[in-house]
Amino acid sequence: MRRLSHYLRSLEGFPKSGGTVSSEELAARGQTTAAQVRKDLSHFGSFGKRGLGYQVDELRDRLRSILGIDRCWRVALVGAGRIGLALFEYPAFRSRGFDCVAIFDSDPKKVGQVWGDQVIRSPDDFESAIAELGVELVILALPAEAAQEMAMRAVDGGVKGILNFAPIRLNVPPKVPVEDVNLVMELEALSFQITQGEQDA
Amino acid sequence: MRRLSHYLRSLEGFPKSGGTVSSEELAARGQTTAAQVRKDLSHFGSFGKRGLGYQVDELRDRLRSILGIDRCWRVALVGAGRIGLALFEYPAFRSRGFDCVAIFDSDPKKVGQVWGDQVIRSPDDFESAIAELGVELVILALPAEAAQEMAMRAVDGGVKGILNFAPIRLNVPPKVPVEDVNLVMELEALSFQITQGEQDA
DNA sequence: TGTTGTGAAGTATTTCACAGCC
DNA sequence: GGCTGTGAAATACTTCACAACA
Repeated sequence: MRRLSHYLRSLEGFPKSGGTVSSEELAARGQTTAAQVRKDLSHFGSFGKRGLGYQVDELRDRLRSILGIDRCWRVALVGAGRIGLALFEYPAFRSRGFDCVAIFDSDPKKVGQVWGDQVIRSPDDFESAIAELGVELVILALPAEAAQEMAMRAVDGGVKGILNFAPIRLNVPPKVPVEDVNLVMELEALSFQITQGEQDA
Repeated sequence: MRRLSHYLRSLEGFPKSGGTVSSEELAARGQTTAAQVRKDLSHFGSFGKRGLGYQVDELRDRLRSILGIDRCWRVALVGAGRIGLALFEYPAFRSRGFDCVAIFDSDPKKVGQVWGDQVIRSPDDFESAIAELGVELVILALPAEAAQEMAMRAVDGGVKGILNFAPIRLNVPPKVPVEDVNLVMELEALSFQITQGEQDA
């Protein structure tokens, strides 16, 4: 659920740690309604106090646990291009428990280069490498042509989820969730909203 | 509507330009159902032929027009960091009619640097610069702290939509649509799905 | 015949509203 | 008194199923 992330985010910027927060307050920060917040949270157990609200500390812990980020995830980056670099250097990833334990790129000129604490690997032994390293999440930041093959190989290597930046729909077994980030589609969504808005007016 | 982008994407990889395509075929490529495709399309007029399907060329033109990408959009990039660079060099943007006409960065060391056909500008005269250049879309690829201010200034400069990579909810007038790309949230969504899936099993 | 366009039926999601508890 | 948890009502979205028609 996307909104749970938002609630957690609001909590982080919350002044009174140790204090209490109401569904009303969470709704205001999360761009939704108080009833929605309560429904969302009650679905995972009732950890609010009637008349008081939610204990900030407990709620944060609960949300982390629900989202599965009360632990570290071992992540492999596949594709060491511009987008890969931007992601690798994005500080929020590591700080939130997403630990990049390997980088792969098929370009022989890139293999062997050092990024931070990582040496870029060849994808030759991709499946066994990620299995050995205990990689659970794979970030695909490579051209559309290569994405499907690497997705399947990642699944073969035992990966549990895929964050896909390549502009194609990946075909993987349903037990492996895929999140797509398609930059062109985001711009098209904007363009659509602007265009429709102008037509209504 | 996100699905419209998908339909257009399927069409681009379609063998028989000049031919015809059925809702069934579009559904298969778009990860949805034939009925859904027909509902989506019929909402914007009925341009299919019963017994035949949709004319590929016409459908593509219609989708482009509905999405508002049957023209060029003038885009400004705000923030010339890793993410900004990755976006700027992303070939799909320009090829799909999103034309970067200015880059801004508040770092004096970056101002004056040349990226492709662009010189990085100081954001001092941001509002007037984007107004003069006719910028319609702004891509915010900068730290969360600076994002809100630049968003407001973009609105003051007459921008029509914002693509936001900063991990905060922007507060802008409702007439200006915002699309958020939050990389951490995408990973959290994955983590959530994996965690919930394991609990169900 | 084959496939669209679309009311009607079916699901899912959101909001309401209030009993229950602190 | 104040705020949560939650059935019930309302709304939105998806699927069904079939008449209309190239």
